[in-house]
Amino acid sequence: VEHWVLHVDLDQFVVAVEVLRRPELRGLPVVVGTVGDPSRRGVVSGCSYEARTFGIRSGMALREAHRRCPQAVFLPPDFEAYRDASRRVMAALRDSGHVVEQAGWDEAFVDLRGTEPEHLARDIQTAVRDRTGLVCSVGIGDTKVRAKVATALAKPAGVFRLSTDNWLEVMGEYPPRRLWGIGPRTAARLAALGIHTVQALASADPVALHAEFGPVHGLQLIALGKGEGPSTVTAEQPPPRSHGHQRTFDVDTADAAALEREVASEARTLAGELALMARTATRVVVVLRFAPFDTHAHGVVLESPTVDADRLEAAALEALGRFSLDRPVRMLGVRAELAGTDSDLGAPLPPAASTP
DNA sequence: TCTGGGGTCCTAGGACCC
DNA sequence: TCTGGGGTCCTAGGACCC
Repeated sequence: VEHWVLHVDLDQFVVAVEVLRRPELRGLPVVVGTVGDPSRRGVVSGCSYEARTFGIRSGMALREAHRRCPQAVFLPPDFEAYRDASRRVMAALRDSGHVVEQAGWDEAFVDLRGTEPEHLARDIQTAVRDRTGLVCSVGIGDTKVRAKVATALAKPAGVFRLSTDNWLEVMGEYPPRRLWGIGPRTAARLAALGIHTVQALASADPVALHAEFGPVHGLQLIALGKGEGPSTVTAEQPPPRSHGHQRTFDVDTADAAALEREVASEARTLAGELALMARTATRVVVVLRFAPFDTHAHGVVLESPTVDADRLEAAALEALGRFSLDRPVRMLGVRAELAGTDSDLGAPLPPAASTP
């Protein structure tokens, strides 16, 4: 039996959800940003194809997007609406009867045993559109990497297949940056080694990559160049390992007392959220981003896993105390690392507090 | 006009132990 | 006075992704 992995990815997800409930936005440049207000600090989290023609891209500073297209419609994100749409999309996928692995709000892998994967891809596109009004693209691959990369070639609204047979033929001349897992830093390091294409990466000298990236990562990169990697689709999602919040200030602050208040209240908020999640924290990490942009973190291990607000607050303040607060701060974050759950089969639980 | 917020995973290097 | 290896655990930070 043939084994295929499908990667389903919604087209322009957040903007599509907005347009769905406000049809008058259709055809307009629409930008959904961290905050809806382009005069504040934030980035573009989604933009319509019309906005793209002005050079607006996901991840771009909101102010820059506004400069490029002042007449665009700027919207704040509506996480409830996206979560709801995401649930309906995933339900439609699961009803296909195949194993579905959610890989984000707007994307999932689908396991397919059988021939003619394009037929299932088209069926999935139709089902998702009928049940949610949203359009998706589908990549087909014999590995997850190939399926994921194929989706980019399928957009918008299409289907594309990548397998051992056509991988190098299709991808060989693209820059390695197009591969899933190669970001700007790795791409630059590869370029410094003279590796500018997927083909060059696939046939790179293992010794050279070992020297630059280490034994494990080096060989992984070559495999990535060949499109090789895992092809297992798993329905169960592992429980989250951490949970937290961060906030970028509109104006940098060097007010230590204000930062302390913020950290304390954030730690208490976290305590409430962890209780709702039925999880306990093992460690509290405070992250500060100093102006202009250097980020540092300090963590404090809790004596025993807890959701107690007083203890989380004390740990967070202790972590904050490790910083020297002598420079303006632009972002503050508090994160809890979580104890394992009973469902973590085989994963050792952290040592329990032994109270004699 | 600088660069969000939610995460995950990997690694370098120090501490400590045998 | 100088100095081996191996192993583990922990922290901070880097890199990446959506």
